[in-house]
Amino acid sequence: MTASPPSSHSRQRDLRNTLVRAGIDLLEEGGIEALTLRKCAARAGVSHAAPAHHFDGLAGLKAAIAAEGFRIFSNYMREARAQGDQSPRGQLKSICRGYLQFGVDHGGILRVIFGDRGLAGLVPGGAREDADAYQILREVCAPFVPEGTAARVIELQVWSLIHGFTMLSLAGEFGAPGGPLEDGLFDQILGLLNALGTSGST
Amino acid sequence: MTASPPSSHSRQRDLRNTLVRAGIDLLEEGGIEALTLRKCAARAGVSHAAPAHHFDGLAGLKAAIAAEGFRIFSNYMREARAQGDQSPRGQLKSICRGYLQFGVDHGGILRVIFGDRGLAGLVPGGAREDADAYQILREVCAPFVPEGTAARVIELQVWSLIHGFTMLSLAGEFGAPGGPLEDGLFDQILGLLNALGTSGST
DNA sequence: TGCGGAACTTGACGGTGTCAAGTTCGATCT
DNA sequence: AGATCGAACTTGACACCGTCAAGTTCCGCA
Repeated sequence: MTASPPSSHSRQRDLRNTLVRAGIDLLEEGGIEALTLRKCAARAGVSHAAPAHHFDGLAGLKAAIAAEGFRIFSNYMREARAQGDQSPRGQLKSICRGYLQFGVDHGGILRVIFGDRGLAGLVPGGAREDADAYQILREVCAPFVPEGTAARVIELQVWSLIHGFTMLSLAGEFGAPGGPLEDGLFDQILGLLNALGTSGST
Repeated sequence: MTASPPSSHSRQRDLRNTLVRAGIDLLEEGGIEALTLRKCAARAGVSHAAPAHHFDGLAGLKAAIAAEGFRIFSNYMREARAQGDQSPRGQLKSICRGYLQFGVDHGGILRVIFGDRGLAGLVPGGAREDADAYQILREVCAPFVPEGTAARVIELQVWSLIHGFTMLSLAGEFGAPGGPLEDGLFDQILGLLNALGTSGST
């Protein structure tokens, strides 16, 4: 896709990216149990052991997919935020809808991101790709943080609510995917956020 | 639990229960990827193919573990509810703490319950073991349902919030397990529920 | 020109789920 | 009582998986 001619390390980076893309495709076609090092290698047209030179085993591939997935995730929230009502409350609900929409569109990636290893295993020692997504949440929550309250609490209230609803949606609690967004159920759930910042801790 | 002597099918039921218990032990010792049909069989002292006569493959074993896990889950919420403050708001927060505590104590089971197949795959065609847990949530939420509002909305607001926080906790977002319950962070998050039922939908 | 090293291949190993064919043994029927 | 029938369980095989060790190829650099 790039116009640059293959330089010394181009094939290395090409294969790494190809493997990550193949992994995401596998993930979205057949769920998380269809994500396999050997199948990624086969799709990339290389031998079954080639991925070992780019990732630290299957866990490493998942970490790479999580990092790439977080970029997509951030874009979902950023674009949702830009499109809707620009009031503080409008932006808040927009990123919530973006969160759920990402889960509906890319449930497999979301499961990898919040998988067994947790966020701690993401890009070990490197730049935390989740920082960008969390920064959006932080910005949008800022207007709702009362004086004397930790911003972290408000952010976690919002995050927990939308993460929980999204995960329950993925688990099939609400019929067909996309349903909660279309039938207004999700907007009703978000009504809980109307009182954001006005609640005590007991 | 029944007083009946071992009848013709006693060994069958024994092995099935033994396998489920072995699976739960594996799960809690080594996480979800340590849960294996062959290891369950080895722990039960039977051949590697024996579990196939009691479960429909690995997915069937997970469904059985999820069903058993839901009973433990319900007990957590029921006992938490019985122990604390008996006011409506006290009961509400108690079952929330029970929910999180179950996640802290039995994260592996929770991952199986809300795993790939979702709740839909639980006890296919049989009694839904999750109905009991949801019934507790429903009862405790009832006092907070305003007139003209669907009870389902209130229940899902509470469920989403505590499920999300629990899952984020399992993903390692908040340091050591048990931390959120001890340091009061969870109680601050639950402050969002103080406004339950008073919020519009827009 | 030769060398060093990274990228990749080949082949093997143990572990996994699953299937097909046996074996065993208790319950039931005549 | 003796034959029979079926469920429970074993044995063995297969394909697939992640991973490791050794070999090969090939590019960049001294």
